[in-house]
Amino acid sequence: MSFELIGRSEQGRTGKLSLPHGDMQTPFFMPIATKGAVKTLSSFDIERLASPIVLSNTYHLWLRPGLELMKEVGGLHKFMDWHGNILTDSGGFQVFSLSGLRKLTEEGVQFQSHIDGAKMMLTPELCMDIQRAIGSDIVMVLDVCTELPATREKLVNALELTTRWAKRSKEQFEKTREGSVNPNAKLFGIIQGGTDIELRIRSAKELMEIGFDGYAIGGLSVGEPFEEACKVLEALDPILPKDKPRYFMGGAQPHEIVGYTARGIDMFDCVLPTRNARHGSVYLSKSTNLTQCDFYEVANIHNAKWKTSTQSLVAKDDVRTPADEELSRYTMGYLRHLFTVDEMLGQRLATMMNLRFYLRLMEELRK
RNA sequence: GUGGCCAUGGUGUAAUGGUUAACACACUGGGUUGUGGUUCCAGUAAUACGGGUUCAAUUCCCGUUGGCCACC
Repeated sequence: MSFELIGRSEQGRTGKLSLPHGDMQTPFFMPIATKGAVKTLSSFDIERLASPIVLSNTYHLWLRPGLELMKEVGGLHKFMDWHGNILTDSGGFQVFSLSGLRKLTEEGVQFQSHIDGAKMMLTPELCMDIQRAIGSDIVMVLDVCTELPATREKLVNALELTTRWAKRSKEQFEKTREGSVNPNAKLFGIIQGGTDIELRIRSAKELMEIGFDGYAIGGLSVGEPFEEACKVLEALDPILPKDKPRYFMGGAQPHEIVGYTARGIDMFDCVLPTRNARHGSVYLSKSTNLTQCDFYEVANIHNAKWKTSTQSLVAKDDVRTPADEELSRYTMGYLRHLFTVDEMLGQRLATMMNLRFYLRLMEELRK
């Protein structure tokens, strides 16, 4: 059994997910390392933040450094010297976010590379091959993410194609197990259906019939209201198998994570902590009482009010990890200065700060 | 000392004898949800001073002050 459900409370589910590069306590958050690095940080930094997993991206790694190089270096763990787990997003989201450059067919997705414009075809099978070469611990099927709002017809087409691709993905995943760098990797299916409850349930059931190690909810966090996403999760909660992890893709803000966890989600990823950090928005904890909607604030470090602040990036009496220790040595005033004069250290410290905030939030939710 | 050139937001530059004087940077505030991006959006802020010509001057003229250059 790779996933063990330990408890379920109003706060959510707690459990343990066993993966090839270490056991994961759930619920957890995955820092995003799209192109093989969490922007501004080293693998060593992630270790010091005590994150046991990062998320990388099949589509981006396929374009650069490419499938052949990935095989030659023996996978992404070795390449980036990362000893923890890796989940790779399939590229399904890029189908959606790079919609100007794509063409969907039964066979797969025809992309035009955003780098050199070359036409490339990503199929469910190739997607598995690439993720096998990367050596991912959690492999995601290639799915079709729909823009919201969408017509029912569009949602149905995306859902049905996602199911057919999921089936092909699983077959290819099993076929490529032997001889791969990470034969014990897990494969997750991705539920689509937009905000249509009936379609969501149908999608979940079709995927469960194929059988996956975990189930992801895709196609949310694309602009729909928080309440709509909650309704989808509430409908899926009783349907999904209790003994498989559930992954909410692409979200969310801290208070939303609390809400989604309460609705049975075990895994999250989001660009917000890392992207916001690079743009000067940092998360500050205000309370450990997560039932309060304002248990945190997002500070804009550019604001003049931080100019003379001597507040530590992490409170000295709240140091738990080596990253905390580093962060506790600097002040908000210094961080603002680094952003004002455009010193790269500012982005790095802010990134560590925000990831630390998200990781601590998850720790609270596991209590 | 003589002659020449110049003076526009915090900084560097536009423009014009006729409504709300433009742009960039800086400054101030906001955005970012399975990451093409040190990014996107918005806001505050100026015609050196005094006089003259004119219906109307930031623009033309004179003076003052300040700066730059050349010559003695």
